[in-house]
Amino acid sequence: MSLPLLPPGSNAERSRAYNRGLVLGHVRRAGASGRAEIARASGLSTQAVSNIIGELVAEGWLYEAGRRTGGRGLPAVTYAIDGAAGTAFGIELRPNAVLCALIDLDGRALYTDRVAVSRADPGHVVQLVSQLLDRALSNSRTKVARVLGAGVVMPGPFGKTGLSGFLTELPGWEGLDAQAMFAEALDMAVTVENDANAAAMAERVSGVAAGLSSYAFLYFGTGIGLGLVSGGTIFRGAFGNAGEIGHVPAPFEGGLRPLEEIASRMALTTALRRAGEAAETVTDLDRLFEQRHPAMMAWIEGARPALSHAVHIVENLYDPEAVIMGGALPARLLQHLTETTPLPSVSVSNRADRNRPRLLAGTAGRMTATHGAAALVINQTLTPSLGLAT
Amino acid sequence: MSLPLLPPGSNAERSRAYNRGLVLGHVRRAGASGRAEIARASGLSTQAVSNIIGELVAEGWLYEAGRRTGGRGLPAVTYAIDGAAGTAFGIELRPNAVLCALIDLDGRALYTDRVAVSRADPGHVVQLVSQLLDRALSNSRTKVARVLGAGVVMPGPFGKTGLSGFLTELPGWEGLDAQAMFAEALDMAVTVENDANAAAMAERVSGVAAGLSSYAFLYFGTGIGLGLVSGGTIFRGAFGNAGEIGHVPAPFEGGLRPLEEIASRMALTTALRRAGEAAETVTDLDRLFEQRHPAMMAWIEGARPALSHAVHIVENLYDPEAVIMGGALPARLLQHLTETTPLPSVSVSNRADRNRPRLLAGTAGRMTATHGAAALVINQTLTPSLGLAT
DNA sequence: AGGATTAAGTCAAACCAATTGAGTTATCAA
DNA sequence: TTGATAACTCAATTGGTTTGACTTAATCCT
Repeated sequence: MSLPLLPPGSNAERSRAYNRGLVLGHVRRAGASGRAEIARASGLSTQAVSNIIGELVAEGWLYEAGRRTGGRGLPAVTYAIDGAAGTAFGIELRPNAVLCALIDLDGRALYTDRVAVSRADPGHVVQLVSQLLDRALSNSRTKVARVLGAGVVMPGPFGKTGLSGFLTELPGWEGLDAQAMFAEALDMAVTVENDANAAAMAERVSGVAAGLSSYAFLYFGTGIGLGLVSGGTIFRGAFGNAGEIGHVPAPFEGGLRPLEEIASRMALTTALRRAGEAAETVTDLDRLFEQRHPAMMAWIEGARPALSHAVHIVENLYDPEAVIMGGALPARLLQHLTETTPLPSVSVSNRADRNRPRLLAGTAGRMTATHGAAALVINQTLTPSLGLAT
Repeated sequence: MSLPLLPPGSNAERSRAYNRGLVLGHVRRAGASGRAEIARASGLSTQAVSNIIGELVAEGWLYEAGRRTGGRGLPAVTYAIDGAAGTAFGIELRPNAVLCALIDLDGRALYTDRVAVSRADPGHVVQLVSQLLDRALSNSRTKVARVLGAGVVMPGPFGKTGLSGFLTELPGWEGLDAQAMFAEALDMAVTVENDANAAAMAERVSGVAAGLSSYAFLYFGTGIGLGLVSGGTIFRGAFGNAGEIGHVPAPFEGGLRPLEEIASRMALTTALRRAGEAAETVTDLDRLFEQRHPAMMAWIEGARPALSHAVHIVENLYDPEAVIMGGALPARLLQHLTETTPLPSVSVSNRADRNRPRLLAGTAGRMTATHGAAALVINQTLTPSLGLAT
């Protein structure tokens, strides 16, 4: 009898873990805070908050950040997160390379690396990753605080999904328990996620989504993916493949075509190649965009309605605080796309009382997904969760 | 300083409430269960489960359901939910009528009622609803167990959404706190939800979604809406309007049109009217469908690609266990639509290892949304939640 | 038939963490 | 200087889970 597993039962220890996350989460969002303030916001008693803060300070997560002046009574002693108190290791597996990054609680990269591989053979990769971790730990310039865990990014979709044979997959990994393999090799907690979700999380830990808890991230990888964060955690759907927007039909030249054949880096590269331009790297793309290369501008023109359509769907189906575009495109191009993509007027997101843009550019860079892999782990320790069933 | 509220802190009492929900949730899904079995599934100790079961039996929620035979050691004493142990009151507000229902934990209707109103004036409606509750309580044939709360269904979208002026809204309620007004008038906990979400929940409490915890529900009301259940609870998005699929463009006669102008009851009625058929009620529609009326069949033909498109989007964006169609259409027509809507092959839901249909017809009926309103409350008491931040 | 094994369940003590209420300290305001 | 206000601490209490020893009842094996 394999019933879906219930969420884990709660006891005193799990309560404490949850409440610790609550305290950390508040300090992360609100900045340096006093005990009483956190108690009010969380519904906990001052005493409980006090005990937890004592523990967090003793363990190095929080440090005393001065007294709050100006008020009426006793000035509050405030505490802030020590960004250097912990780190997370991020790994991104691509068909031809393995990337990794070590980031701290503030999302700052302490170390990054990249190794080209001829084939993404599982056994080989796992061993390589283990070496990369050792290198990262010994070669970081600053002293590395405790490593909270590792995140691994692989191109989705996962499992048996009916999308087999599509270009977004990594050959040789079908049916393997990547999570267990990496956990074993690295000897730490490991989270496996697809690139779009990881990239989305990177923006939350340190990026344009810093203050957001529910948003969608349109990720330009090879194809196009959608990362979803709801209530501060990733929305995965029943089988872990929510956000597979690449195959959704979008308008193109009077007809409908899968979004990833229109608005993806692959589509862009193809269009440029047809025009006689081999653009292999982001730098190439950046140059062509700066030159306002006709083929580039034509691609943008063609992709615009499709992106608008995608934004429309995402807004009305998820009702997010914002939609973010990011990934493996030049920053200026992303910025341009967010500024010129028409925002559908018939959308639940077109609110009268908005005070935030509907469409944002990710702070990205080529390594968003790699950073995101690590960010997954950071976010877990800074966001309370008792684990709901899926 | 209005920071987004943190989820409530956890303490012993909240833990108990959560664990009670866990136990009830297990018994709901798995049927009569013994202490040890629940303990294994929930991660709680047998003793904890034992204490909780003792409490639940004392309060009437569970009853002893015999011993489990056949096993090795001491046969387990099993417990099952007493469906009559609690009830919930559901209210549906329509522009021209107020519907209500009293249902028990198993989703059985103990009482239903319908009152035509000339205008949905808030003050008047609130008073009326209060009277309807009194009537329901005194007129039900069976004795009515404790009322756990009330659910109210109003056509969404809520708040200031940029969709003002659209037909899905209820005039006169803008800017009012319906939740507080009904809670005050009925003197009980009140949940307000849109029709699609409520209908979705009706299918989970007693319907085709009984065993599911993540699914999407395409709801045919006047327009068309999408109700979303994820992990056993409703997915609302950042502002409560997730699932507004009616305005999403869908293919129609070679072009793109908003889905609700193609595949909605309103669209169907309009098409029939053009063909000289005034179909006001579900019975009318049922008759025309049975006759295979040409206008009806033509509408179905036209709606099919749009519905397929909608299913495609929903599957790939939410990756649900199933998509359900239901609402204010004749059961036979719904059944026909689910059987003949082409299922997109390029979808994460087209899994090789599926053992459940991708598309299902709701067990529906005209009063799905009303029942759903009450089902919201039932589901809350039977599904554990510590309240995640939004 | 009878002992060994297995599993469900109870009881009482220990334990963990949050709450409660009384008291302390530091700032502002009159 | 004094009173009001607010943050915080201390110690006792409370609520709920876990732990470990024990009991009970079924099947399995000889």
